[in-house]
Amino acid sequence: MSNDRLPDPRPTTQAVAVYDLMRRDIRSGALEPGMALRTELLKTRYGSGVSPTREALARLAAEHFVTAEGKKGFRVAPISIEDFEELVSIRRELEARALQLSIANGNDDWEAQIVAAFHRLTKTSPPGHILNAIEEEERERRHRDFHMALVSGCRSRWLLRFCEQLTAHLERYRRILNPQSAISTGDGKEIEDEHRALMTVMINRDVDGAIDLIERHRNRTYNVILGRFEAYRGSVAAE
Amino acid sequence: MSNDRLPDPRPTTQAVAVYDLMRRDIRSGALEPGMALRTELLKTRYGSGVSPTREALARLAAEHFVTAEGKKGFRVAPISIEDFEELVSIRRELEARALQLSIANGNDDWEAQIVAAFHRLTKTSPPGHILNAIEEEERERRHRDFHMALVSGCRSRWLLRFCEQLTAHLERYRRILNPQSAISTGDGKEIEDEHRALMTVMINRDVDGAIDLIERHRNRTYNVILGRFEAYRGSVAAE
DNA sequence: TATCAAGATATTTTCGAAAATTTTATGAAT
DNA sequence: ATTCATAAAATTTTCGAAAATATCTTGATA
Repeated sequence: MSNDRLPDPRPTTQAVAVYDLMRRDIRSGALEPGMALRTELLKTRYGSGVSPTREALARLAAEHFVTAEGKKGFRVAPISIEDFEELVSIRRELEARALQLSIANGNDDWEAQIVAAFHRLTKTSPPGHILNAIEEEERERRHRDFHMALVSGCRSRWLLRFCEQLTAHLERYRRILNPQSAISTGDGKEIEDEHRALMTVMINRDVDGAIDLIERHRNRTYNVILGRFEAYRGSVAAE
Repeated sequence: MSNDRLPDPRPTTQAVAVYDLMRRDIRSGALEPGMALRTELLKTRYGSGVSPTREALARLAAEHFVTAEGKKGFRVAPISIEDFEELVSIRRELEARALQLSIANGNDDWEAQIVAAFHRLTKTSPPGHILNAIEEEERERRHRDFHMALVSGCRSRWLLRFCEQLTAHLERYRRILNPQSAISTGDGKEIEDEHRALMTVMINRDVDGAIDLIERHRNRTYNVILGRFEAYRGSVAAE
C-alpha cells in the first residue's frame, strides 16, 4: 500500500491551494468566526501574494465561509444559532432525499465505494485517543468521505454540491462548539457501530432504515451543539 | 415615483461590479456556454484590470457559472441536458418546500412585497412586444423578484440562496434555448394571469394550490427547452 | 506523410508597488 | 468633557509588469 502521489497531472494554481488551506482552517475553527482576514496575516500564513489570496477569499465568500463588506476587507463568517438551525433543517431534508436517490440509483461500484470508505474510516487512529491536528484532519476527511459516499449514488451533482456545502458548514459548528466530539474521541465504538449500520441499510436498499439511522446519528451531535451555544456566546462577548 | 438612487452608501468594489456584469452576461447568454474568458477580452469588455476580473471569475466559479481548469484559464460553464434536468428536479423540490414554508411563516410585510413585486412585473413593457436588451433585462429582473418574493417568507437564508442559484442557472437555459420566450413575448396575458393566480394562492395560504400552480408554470417552459436541446446541440457541434 | 523536438508566441498567473479608502490619532472649539 | 474637523497611519484594492505556463509554429527526421 503506497501513499505516493504522481506529480499533479492537472497542476493547480496557487489561488486554489490557498483556498483549500483557508477552507480547512475555517472548517476546523483555527480561523475563528468573525475574525478579520487581513492581507498581511494571510500572506504570511499561507506564504503567498495578495492576488491568489484574494481569489481564494472571493471563492470562500461565494460559499459563505467568509463575508466581504464594501472596501473593509474580509472576515470569517460569523456563527449563530439561527444559521445553525437553518443549516440543520435544510441538510436534514436534502440528505434524506439524497440517500433515497442513492438507494434508488446506486450501482455495484457505489456500494464498493461505501465499503471502502467505511474501511478507511475504521482504520483511523483508534477512538478514545486524543488526536493531534493532522490526525484529526485525516479523521475528519475520512468521516466526510464516508458520508459523501453514502449519497454519492444519487446521480445529481447539484444535490451533492448542496449536501457537501451544508455539511462543511455544519462541520465548522461541530468542531468549534463540540471540540473533541464523538467523531474524534469518547464513545468511539458506538459511533463506529452507527456507521456500520448506516452502511448496511444503504447496501440493503432500506430507505426508511437509512433515514431513521441518519436522523439519529445527526441528532445526537445536533443537541450537544445546541446546548453549548450559550457558553460560546458568553466567551465571545467577553473578548 | 422616482428612480433616483442615492450614491452607494456602502460603496462596492470594482471586483463586485465586474462580477455583477459578468453574471448578467452569462445568464443572458451574451457570453456563450463553453466560451473561453480570456483576460484581454474581459479587460476591454468590463473596463477593468486583471485583479478584479479574476476575483469575479473566482466567485462565479464557486457558483458554477464558469469553470476553471488548472492553469488554462476560465470558461463559461457548458450546458447539457443532464445538468438541466438535475437543476429542474432539485429546483422543483426546493421551491415547493420554500413556498410551503413561506406560506407557514410569511407575515403582512411579506404579502405586501408580493403584491408590490407583482405590480412592478405588470408594469414592464407590454407582453407581445419585442424588447431591446435593456428592457429584457429589466423584465427578467422583475420576474425574478416576483418569484423570489413568493419564497422570501420562508425564513431560511440557506434555502433562499439555493433557490436563487438554481433559478439563475435555469434562467440561463431558458434564455439561451428559448429566446423571446413566454416571459418576454407571445401569450403575455396568459402568463400574467398565472402570476396573478400564484400571488393569490400564496396570500390565501393555499399550499397545495401554490405547488400545483408553480408546477404548471414551470413545466411549460421546461418542456419547450427540452424540445429545443436537439437543435442547440447541432448548432454548437457545427462551430 | 507523420511524428517529434525546439523555438516562438500567446495566455495565464503571480508579484510588488501605487492608488484609493478606511481607521485611528490629534487637537481645536464649544 | 464632547464634538468635530484635520492629519497621520493602517489597510484594502487596483494597476502594470514580470514570471510561469500553455499553445502554436516550424522544420528536421524517419
